[in-house]
Amino acid sequence: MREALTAAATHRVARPAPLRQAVYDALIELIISGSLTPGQHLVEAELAEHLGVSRQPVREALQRLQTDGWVDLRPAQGAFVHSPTEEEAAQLLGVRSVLETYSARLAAGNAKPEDVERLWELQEEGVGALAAGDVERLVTANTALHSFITSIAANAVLAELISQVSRKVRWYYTPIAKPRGKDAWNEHAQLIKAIAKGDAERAGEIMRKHTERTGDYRKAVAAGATALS
Amino acid sequence: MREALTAAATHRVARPAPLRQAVYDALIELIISGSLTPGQHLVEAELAEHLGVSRQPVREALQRLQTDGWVDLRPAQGAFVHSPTEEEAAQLLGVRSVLETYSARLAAGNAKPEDVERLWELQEEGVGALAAGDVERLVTANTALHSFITSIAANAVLAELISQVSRKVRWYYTPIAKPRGKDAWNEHAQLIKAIAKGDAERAGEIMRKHTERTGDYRKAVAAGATALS
DNA sequence: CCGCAGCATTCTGTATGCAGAAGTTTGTAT
DNA sequence: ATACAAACTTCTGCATACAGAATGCTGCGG
Repeated sequence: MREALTAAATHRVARPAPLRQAVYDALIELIISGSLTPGQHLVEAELAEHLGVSRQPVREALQRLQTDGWVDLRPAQGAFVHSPTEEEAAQLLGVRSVLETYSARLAAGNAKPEDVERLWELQEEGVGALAAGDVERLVTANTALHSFITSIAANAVLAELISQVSRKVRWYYTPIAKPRGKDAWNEHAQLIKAIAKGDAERAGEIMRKHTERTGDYRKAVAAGATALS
Repeated sequence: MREALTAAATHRVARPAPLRQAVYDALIELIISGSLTPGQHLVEAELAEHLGVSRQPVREALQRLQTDGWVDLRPAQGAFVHSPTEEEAAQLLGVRSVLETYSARLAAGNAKPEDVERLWELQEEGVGALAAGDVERLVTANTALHSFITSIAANAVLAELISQVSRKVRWYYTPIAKPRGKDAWNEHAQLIKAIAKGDAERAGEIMRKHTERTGDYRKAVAAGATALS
């Protein structure tokens, strides 16, 4: 297991990545995959043995996992896998929406012709995946499109926050993660047009509605709605 | 302080805070106060001795400081105080602006009469401090007003992000931290009126302009402008 | 049968020890 | 004098050790 961890880490960074980084990644994987369930008490010694390292790198990984919102660290009690609540999920969606809206506004102000071209390529990819019914490709394309818009926005602080928030949103909704489909990609097309025109106001407005609808949709699915539109 | 912001922590028993928390706070204080200058190499052993603890809590505090953006952690080299750039400062101001704007919108939708009453009290305090020329009181009142609005917004995720971003903004501009004065508090009054009416749209708009002006003002001061209006 | 006090166990939080990497200095040869 | 290399000096990263808190268990008394 130790070999697996170090091997997984080596291709990441030029410098030898610390063990704690590998542990951090491994634990997130375990949480996302459901091997560690919300509320579960994480005993350092057990994790250490399971991963073939000492408690030290495990502790340091847990620290980061806390500040990133994956686990709760209760003093003198240890780490517990974070239990997402409906309320918190709703709050996350709201925050993500305003951040993405800002991202779209900035992108509209910055986008160069080649950026727009790339956006259309990603749009094509998404529409293609939609037509093929390839859900995994669809999700990938959606993520790529949004994060490319963020990169056009050229605001590292914003990008970091969106990344953090989005990852948690994804986790909360993992069990019901169904892409919205056609409507969403029509909205993407409108968004790209606005960005191409440099119309920040309109780009922001479209993104705001887009993300709010995604939130509503996910809530609906959570409440029992089926299928994808 | 961070705990106080999360709703979950409110009804939790006060437990002895781990040393690493104290170290974390102490290091931020040292960074903000300028005792530790940007780019400086932080040697764990030195910090440990200076703070009277072992290297262990120091290490764990540095981990968190990294994910919160206060230090950079280079593998096998250790921690370096993060060097803020003009660009990053501008990005922070932008992000803070959209977050505060969202906060104002939410507050307008949630505010109860007693909340509005409290807001007017804080407003009085600020105006009083302004008249008395008491800068410290003015800053305190300003912070209190903004954070009370955030608490009315009742979004823990948002509150956490605003807290993080604001603290860094304060750090970047510490050397030139001069409050804007009369104009800012006129804007506050307008803002409270909008919140009282439950006019989210208007409250958001006022806050957006308010925070953008604060950013502009600070930039102007940074560029050499004097005094407070 | 239930409640509670005291003890045992378990786990965290902190300290210390140790091996290896990174940076620095010194010495040597050209 | 300069370039290069090897030893040296740090410092990090990980492992191990130990003290104290929190939880659970046991046994006694009601």
